[in-house]
Amino acid sequence: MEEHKSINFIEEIVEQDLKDGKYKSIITRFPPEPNGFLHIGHAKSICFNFGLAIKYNGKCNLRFDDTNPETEKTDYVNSIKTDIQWLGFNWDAEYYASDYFDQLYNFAIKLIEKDLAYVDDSTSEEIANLKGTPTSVGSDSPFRNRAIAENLELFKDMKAGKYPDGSKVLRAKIDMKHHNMLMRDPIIYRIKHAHHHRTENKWCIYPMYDFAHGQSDSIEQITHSICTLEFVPHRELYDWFIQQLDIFPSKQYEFARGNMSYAITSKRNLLKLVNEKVVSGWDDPRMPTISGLRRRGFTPQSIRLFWEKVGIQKRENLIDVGLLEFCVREELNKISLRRMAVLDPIKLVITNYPADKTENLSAENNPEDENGGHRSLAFGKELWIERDDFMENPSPKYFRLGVGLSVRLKHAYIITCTNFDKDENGNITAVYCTYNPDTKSGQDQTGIKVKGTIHWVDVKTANTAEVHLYDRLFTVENPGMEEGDILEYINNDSLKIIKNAMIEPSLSEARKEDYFQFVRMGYFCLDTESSADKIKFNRTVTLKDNWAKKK
RNA sequence: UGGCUUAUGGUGUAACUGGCAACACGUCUGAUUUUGGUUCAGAAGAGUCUAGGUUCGAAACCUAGUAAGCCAACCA
Repeated sequence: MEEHKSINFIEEIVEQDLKDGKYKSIITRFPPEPNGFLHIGHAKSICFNFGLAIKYNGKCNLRFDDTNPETEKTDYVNSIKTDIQWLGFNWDAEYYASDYFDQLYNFAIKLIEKDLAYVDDSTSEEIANLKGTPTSVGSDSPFRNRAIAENLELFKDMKAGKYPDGSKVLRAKIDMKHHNMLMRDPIIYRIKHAHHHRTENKWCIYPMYDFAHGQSDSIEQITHSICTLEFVPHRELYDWFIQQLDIFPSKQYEFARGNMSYAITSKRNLLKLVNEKVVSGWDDPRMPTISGLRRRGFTPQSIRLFWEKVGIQKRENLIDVGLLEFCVREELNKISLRRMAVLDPIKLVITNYPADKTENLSAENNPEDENGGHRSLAFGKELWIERDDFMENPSPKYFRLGVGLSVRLKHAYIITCTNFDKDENGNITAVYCTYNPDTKSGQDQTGIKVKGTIHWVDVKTANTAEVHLYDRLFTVENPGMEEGDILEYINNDSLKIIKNAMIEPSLSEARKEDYFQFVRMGYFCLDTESSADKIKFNRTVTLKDNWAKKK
């Protein structure tokens, strides 16, 4: 029996449309409003829209939905383009809803001429009051039956700038008693004497979303206009405009947005985190923004894999952030350069090693990559090791150092702990050991087996670096659903700064585009603010740690 | 006194459109390992929101409920 590939409901529609010859090829689009930064949720839409075009050999446009001049900026346009490209996608055409303002205006005229739109002088409160509620019908505006000629005249005067903001609107004439509130004579044009990031001061009237989005789709001959579930009620209006205007019949399909645990994606709350200085900015590595994830060290591939695994569906969801972490570990395990860094150092002294001796050891860059090559590591009498790798009173399951216990120093020798120093506060200040010269890595013939291997950095050649350890930003799984202020659920330990981590010398030459695994500690990358005299690393994610779970 | 959408292990999705629930993450064993990582072998965990019905057979179809989300911005 032939293997049945599982496709989602939208792909089913696409395949059917293609099979029926409804379209020769498909065109999708990603339609961000340039009023903020893209986040992990947008990535789902990006992956899906661009992915569909790739899979079915169609096209995908980038279209900025810039119909509200008061909130939109060219800066956002640029950040959005950067993020999409970083994710690995290329758009076929770059468009702006504002490119269509003239056509949209003419569409509005056409509607007025068909007596399907009218100018309303009511205030926004009056309009809201007459609109009714979801459970009760609305009623007609006193301006609803203006003559076509008068509407035409007034609308032209609106465009000419004869009226102040908010004094008049153009509304579609549909049905004030419609069960769908969006069909109750929706506003399609409003007056805003505002500077637009692209059309500058050409216009003082701007179309609303519902009068711009579908028509823009139609102008671009978008075959499958894919959006999130909250637009389901808009579909009826979307179709109505296209039908009344008799233009290319783009079709809207909706899927559920993806929510991730311990994260928020509402623009309002994201902005709040930035404004309240809970985070350092939109690209703070704890932010679920694309720029934040990038700075944190997530790879584009891992984000694409994540959304591929999640799939497309129509039900509410809360995806475990652990899945994203799994995806990034999976890729980083294959591509990252292994390096050694000691985050919480204590000194280890090898008592039987000559004080003036230095050896250069060979260390593989990546055991998962045969062609990964090797680097040279200096080794000497005094080393930095992790404080956690020594215990004064080790438990039987502890496979690291304690008096009488042996471990291998990664890429070097097997050592046995002999004693240690402690200060008056009970803190360990130094650990002493002896090494076995016959156990050198790669040429060990002794057959001695040890339970643990620990990482280290040579004291004489080590450099220091600042390392940022990140944890989830929120203390609750679904912060967006909690009552009250989002700030009440901030995890105060989401950032731990280590000022003086000891790093092996080769890490001083790290480049911004490198991905590292600090052996046994996790995946790291250089921070965007890192400089030659102040090296800064970000921890992307820890390694899986069975020992931590057992403890 | 409404409309629309949805409901499958802890989480996210499948089930070739009616043939007895599969995959991934997570969890738990064990093996391997110079990373308590990786890899490998295996296990537990849902009987598909509820109640009826159609059918030889229902997660799927029908009916009635229940629950959740969305809809009353001159936002998108």
